Amino acid sequence: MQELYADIILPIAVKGRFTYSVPADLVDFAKPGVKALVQLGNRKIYSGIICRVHDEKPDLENIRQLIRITDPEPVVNEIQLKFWSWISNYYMCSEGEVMNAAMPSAFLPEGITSSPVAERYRPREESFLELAKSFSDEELNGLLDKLKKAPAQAAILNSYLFHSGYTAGSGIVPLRKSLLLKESGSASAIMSLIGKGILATVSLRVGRLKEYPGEAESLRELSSRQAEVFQSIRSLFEEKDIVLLHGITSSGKTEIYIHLIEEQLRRGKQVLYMLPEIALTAQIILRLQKHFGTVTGVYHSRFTDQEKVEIWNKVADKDPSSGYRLILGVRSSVFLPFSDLSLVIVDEEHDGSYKQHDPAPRYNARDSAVMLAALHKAKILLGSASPSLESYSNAAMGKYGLAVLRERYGQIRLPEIIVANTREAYRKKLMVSHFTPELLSAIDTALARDEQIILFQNRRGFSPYIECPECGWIPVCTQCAVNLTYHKSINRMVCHYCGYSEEVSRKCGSCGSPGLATKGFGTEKIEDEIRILFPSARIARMDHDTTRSRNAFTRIIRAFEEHETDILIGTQMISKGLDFENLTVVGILNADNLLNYPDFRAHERSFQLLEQVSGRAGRRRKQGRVIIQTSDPAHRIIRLVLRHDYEGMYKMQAADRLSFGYPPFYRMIKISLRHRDRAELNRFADILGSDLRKQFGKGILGPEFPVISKIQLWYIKTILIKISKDKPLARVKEIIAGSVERLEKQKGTAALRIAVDVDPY
DNA sequence: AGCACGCCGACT
DNA sequence: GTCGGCGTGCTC
Repeated sequence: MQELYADIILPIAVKGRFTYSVPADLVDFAKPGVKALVQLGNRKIYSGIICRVHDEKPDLENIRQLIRITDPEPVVNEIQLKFWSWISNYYMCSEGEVMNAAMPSAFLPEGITSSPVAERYRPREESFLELAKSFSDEELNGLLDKLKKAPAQAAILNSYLFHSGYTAGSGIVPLRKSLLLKESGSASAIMSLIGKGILATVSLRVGRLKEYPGEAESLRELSSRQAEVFQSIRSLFEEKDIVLLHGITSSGKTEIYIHLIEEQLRRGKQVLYMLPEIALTAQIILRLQKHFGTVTGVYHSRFTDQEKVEIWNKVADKDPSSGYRLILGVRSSVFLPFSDLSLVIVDEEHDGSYKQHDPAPRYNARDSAVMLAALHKAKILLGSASPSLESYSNAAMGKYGLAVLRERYGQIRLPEIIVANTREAYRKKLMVSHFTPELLSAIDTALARDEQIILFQNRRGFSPYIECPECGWIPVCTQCAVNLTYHKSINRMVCHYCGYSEEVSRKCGSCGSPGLATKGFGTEKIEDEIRILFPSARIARMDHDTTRSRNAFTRIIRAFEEHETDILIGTQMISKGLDFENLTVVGILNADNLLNYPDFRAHERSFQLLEQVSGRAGRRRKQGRVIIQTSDPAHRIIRLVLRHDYEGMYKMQAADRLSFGYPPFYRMIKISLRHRDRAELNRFADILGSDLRKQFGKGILGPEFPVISKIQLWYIKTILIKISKDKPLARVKEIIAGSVERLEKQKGTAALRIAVDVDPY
């Protein structure tokens, strides 16, 4: 008989697959997607996933045999395997790295000889109580009679009978022990009942996932404009697999999504609805769960690993009464084991958090979802109020269908945008700390009307740095090339890149003079000042520091929704998709640091952010107000935001990108090199730079130090490769991989870390 | 990733 | 003399 071989993906960062021979007794079980134990090297035993079974003998001396197949059923389906392989090719990483990102770690194949690794998945078990045997009504009355002297026991028995519906003829039903305990108290009474042979304990498997208890709410009717767009999306889908929905904020995109989802679920298909971050999910989850009930699953990084495994299983479960048909998830949800996907929706498609920066796979979940949809022969809808230039240009070129929703839903009016000139206000001495008169009066008015306010400042902490007024000395991180941010609440200076913190310096570290000054401002300082300026207002802050715990997000958002807070101060995370009934004023404290950010996407991002933040203001009949504080009111981006002129922004940016050779017209690949030794880093970076220059000529930028040139004692240099879109991408990547490999072969490169980032964001 | 092998300095 | 430091290369 022909010898069979299995290619295995191992959970390690090594390129390529390893091929093992399949022993005769495992031939029936070796199929793609199953977990198998193999030996790699002299002592290490790994569990990996079989991705291909074939009869091509590899050209190697010794080929080991598979040791064992641990799960006879595939844990990963064939579409997933194809998807992993695509990601690893496109984003230039190993399939093992993709596997690591794709599977919850409690589920991941593990090296069994390695020391304690992530906890394995275990179903949760809970104690239940049930009647020890069937009792007739008379027997039960007798029992209750006897228990007259033991009221605690009687109470428990009664509450069991009540909740189980036993007397109504339901038969013996197990009930949670915790429920009976909570209701009638005593654990010892329960023990007595068990001792008397009346109750018995059973241990049952329970799910960790919350189910939405309510019943499905019926669909809301679409407005005529929404219905038009809904129809236009459907007809675009007849010709194109990808459609971009450009719908301004509050135009009711979600309602259209709901109708599209509904249609697919009715056909018995699966739908993936992606959103950028969890801050967003709380409100949308609730809304979608109201429509779709228990078939709806949620996936994001704040679930425990054990919960993630249960979600994974429910996505794989094809039974519509127990499995998930609709998944609301963040970036990593593209990796769930869909089997019957017919529609993917990527909401806020322009959002940068779809891109994973570190570690590999450095994938963009929006672009990967396009591939995922193609593999499933599914349709994909990208939605945004201000689409990425990438997607919009694809639509402009006819690659994607384009649907546009220009009106806000109902009677909601676009907010009034006020640009407050900070430079002038400083000159005229009208600034009150960091607030212009325009912003202060808007806050005042809103508070007087019992309306709510959001203040946006893109920096956390109290002040971004501290400076000696005498000599200009600034405390910096010991491990990174970064100023330390002063955090007043913990009274320490913190590095935002590595987390290092130290006590606040009392005097200058260079000239010794006392009285260091705090410079610039972050959310903490704004909170402080607002408390002084508006002492009776109820204030909350939402940023990285206040949302560490699992439920902090939800708590802060709920408090604001229920109007337990008047003013919410926050970073980026408050800009995303949250809807608040009573919010009428949005203040952007400093648009300058958005506009002047050193990145070719800074202007696009500023526009998106300003549009998005503005979209939060004004619901229903109240017109909202947005106050943008800037020292440069004539800035072209500010002028475009004033007119909500997305097309204008697109044209202007597209022209810039085209002439400077940036995406979406050119492709970008970023290589970053890290080394503990600055000189060595320079040396190797130059070698790689000139090697690449030989192949790509002018398309190479750098090597140069990025804005943050050292993180955690590692010096960083980056090389940017800009490639014309008509060059064959596969060939380009081969050349890059070749250059990197050649460099890695050189002496001394073991201490050099190289990361390739395709389509950096 | 992890492990063996090999080449250099500092110890019973 | 050997022990062990890390840098290098290989694993089906």
